[in-house]
Amino acid sequence: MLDNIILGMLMKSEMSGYGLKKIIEHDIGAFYSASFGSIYPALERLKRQNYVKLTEIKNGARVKKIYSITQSGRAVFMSYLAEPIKMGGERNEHILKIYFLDFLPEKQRSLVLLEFIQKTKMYLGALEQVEKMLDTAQMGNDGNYCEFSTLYYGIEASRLTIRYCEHIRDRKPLKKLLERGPF
Amino acid sequence: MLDNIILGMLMKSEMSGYGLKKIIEHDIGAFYSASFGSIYPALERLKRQNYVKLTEIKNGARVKKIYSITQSGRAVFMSYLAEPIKMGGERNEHILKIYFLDFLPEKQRSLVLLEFIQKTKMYLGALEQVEKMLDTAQMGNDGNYCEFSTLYYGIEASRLTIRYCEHIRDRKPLKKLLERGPF
DNA sequence: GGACACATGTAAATGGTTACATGATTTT
DNA sequence: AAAATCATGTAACCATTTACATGTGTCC
Repeated sequence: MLDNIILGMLMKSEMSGYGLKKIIEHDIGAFYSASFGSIYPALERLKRQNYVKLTEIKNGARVKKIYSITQSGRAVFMSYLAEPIKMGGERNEHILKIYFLDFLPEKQRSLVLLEFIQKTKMYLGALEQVEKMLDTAQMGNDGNYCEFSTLYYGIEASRLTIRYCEHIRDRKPLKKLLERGPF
Repeated sequence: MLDNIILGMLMKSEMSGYGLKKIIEHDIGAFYSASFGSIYPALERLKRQNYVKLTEIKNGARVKKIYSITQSGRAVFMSYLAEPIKMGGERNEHILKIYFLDFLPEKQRSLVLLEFIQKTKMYLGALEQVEKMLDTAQMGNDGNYCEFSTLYYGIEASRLTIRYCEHIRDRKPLKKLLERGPF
C-alpha cells in the first residue's frame, strides 16, 4: 500500500522522503499514516525496482535526496489506480471500541464518549478551516477535484461520527439514527 | 488490538478460536478483520499471560478447545475500555484511492467509481437485512445497545460513501456535499 | 462418496512501528 | 545559544496475512 501512495504522491511532484512524510500527514492523514521507518526503506525498495529515481542535490554540507517517479513507476501506479476498489480495506478502531461499550458502567461510558466527541469536534473544526482556505483559493475545480473531494468526505465522516456518538450517549432510539431530512 | 477484541468477545461468552473468527467476521467485519493465523497464536499468548483459560471438551475423536476469560483478563479488558478513544486509528483505503483518481482518464474513473458504488450498495443491502431481522427481534434495548448501534453506524457510513461517490462521479460542486436537510 | 462447514495449527513472508542515532539549517 | 524543524537512516520489534498441512462431522 505505502509503495502505491508514494508513487501517487510522486506523480504530483518530485519530493524527498521527509517531504513525503509531511504531505501524507497533511493530505491523507485522516485515512492513512506512515512513519519514517517505513518511508525510507520503501523508497530504497522502489529505487531498486526502478520505479523511482534519485537525484542528489548538494548545497553546502547538505545533500538533499529528491525522488522522482520513472516511466515504469507511472505504469505500475496507473494499473493500481485502474483496478477495482476492493472492499474490506477498512479499519475503524473508534467504532470497534464503541461496540464493546456496553460493558462499561453508564458514567464511564458517557465520559469516554464525551471525550471522543470533543476530540472529533476539534478535528472537524480543523478540517473546516482547511476547507474555507482552499475554497477561497478556488481549488477543486479542475485537475484536483477528486483530491480535494476527500477533504469534504472527511468533514462529512466526522459529522457522522459526532452525530452517532451524541445519539448513543443520549441513548436515543437507534432507528432514529437512520432518519434524515428530505435530501 | 486483536488481543483486546478477543478478550471483549470472550466477555460475552466462552468460545473456540474458530467461533471467534466467525463472530469477528459477522459482528465487526465492517471495521476489523482477523485471520486464523493471528487468532490462534493470540489465544496461545493470552493463555500464557493467564488472561484466558482453556477447557478441552472431548466428544468422540474430536477435542473442542473452548477459551474463557479469566479475572485478570477481565481487568485488562476493562482498563482498555475505560481509556480514552485515541484518534488516528483509522485506515480507509477506499477514500485513499479516490484521492488519486484525478490521474485516471474520465471514462476509467467513472467505471471505477460505479463499480465501487455497486459493491457498497450490495453491502448496504446486507446490513439493512440484518437490521430488519434484529429490529423485529427487539434487540438493542438493554444490555447490548452499543453493540447493536455499530450496525446503524455501518448503515449510515455506507450511505455516506454511496452519496459521496455518486456526487463525485457526477462531478457536482463539492460544497453541495455539505448541504443536508434541516436535521 | 463428495462437498462443505467445522476445527486447529504452523512457517514464511509482509508491512509496518518504535526507538535510536546523527547531524544541518532556520527561527526565536 | 537554545529550540524547532529539516533531514536521513537503521535495528529491533510487532502484528498480521498467506499459504500450507491436517483432519472431523454433517448434509445431500
